[in-house]
Amino acid sequence: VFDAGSQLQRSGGEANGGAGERARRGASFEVAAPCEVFGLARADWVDPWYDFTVCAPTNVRFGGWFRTDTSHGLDELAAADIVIVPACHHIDIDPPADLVEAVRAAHDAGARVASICTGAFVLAAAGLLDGRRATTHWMHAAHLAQRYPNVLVEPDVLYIDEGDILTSAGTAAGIDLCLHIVRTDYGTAVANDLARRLVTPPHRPGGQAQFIARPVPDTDESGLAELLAWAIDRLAQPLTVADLAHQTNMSPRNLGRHFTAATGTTPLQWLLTQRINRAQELLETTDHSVEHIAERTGMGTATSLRRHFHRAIGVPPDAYRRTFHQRC
DNA sequence: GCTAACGTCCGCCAAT
DNA sequence: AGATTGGCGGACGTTA
Repeated sequence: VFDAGSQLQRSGGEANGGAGERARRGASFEVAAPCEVFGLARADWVDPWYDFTVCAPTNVRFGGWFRTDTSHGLDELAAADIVIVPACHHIDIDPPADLVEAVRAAHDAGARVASICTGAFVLAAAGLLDGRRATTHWMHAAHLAQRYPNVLVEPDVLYIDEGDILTSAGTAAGIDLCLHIVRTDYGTAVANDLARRLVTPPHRPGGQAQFIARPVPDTDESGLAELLAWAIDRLAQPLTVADLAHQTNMSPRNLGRHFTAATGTTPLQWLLTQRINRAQELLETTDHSVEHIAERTGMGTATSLRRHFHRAIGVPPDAYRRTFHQRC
């Protein structure tokens, strides 16, 4: 978070391993996300909730705008159940040894260890990611893989849960990871309700691949935007890749290439995402049966809708409706 | 949950 | 010479 990294922990807190005290910009969001999810008092709602502390080695400036003011030091990490390392500047050099050691000690003591954004570099330095799947901000994924060759870096996802080790992509993906942890600990209903309070999606489909490529080409030389609009108008119909290709006068193979370059996903996956979005809308705002919604969204059968919906959103359509119908 | 048929995706390579 | 395209095949995903 600061110059070199920091941790937040449950029943411990946040610590930032500032190597020195040079103010840097950025990373304030990565600290704020766990604070919002784990740190706010929610005893009126879920009890017991997390016992949350921010730990930092010293009084460190971070984000260029804030200064930590905590009496909790890195030594407290060893007592934590969960340690969260928000982010880490200076990924070209080794993170501070005391920070790395504190994180490793916490893991050895049985804590779950999670990272947001470049916090993965601290976990990697501690050897916690060796032989494991991990992710980080897509801009730094290649660097992480190169610097720590034993880490199986996956640049396309929002977060990865390896049980006792969790890593997430850049900045806002930290929210997704924190919600995932809540989902693991307290169940989908609590996680969804919390997401509503934070006014964020309970589960974001598509991974971070969609943010790597430009969402819509600046110059739409291949007419992709037009095609997407055309397809959205016809979602209820059983569109195939061949149909889309024909619409753009491209071969299916070539459309696939342009499509991924422009949107970050494949044609079918994009169609599925659009259909599920519409299904969500219909579940929230109508009383139509799942069968009927499956037809209206082009998902075909209710079985098909239930399968894709559950996988993408994290809950079955019926449960989703119970949680979100008519409630704003 | 299983299977069989069909569709999609992607590396490869030749043609443009 | 280099970039783009389209076809092919096999692995994988989806549907019924």
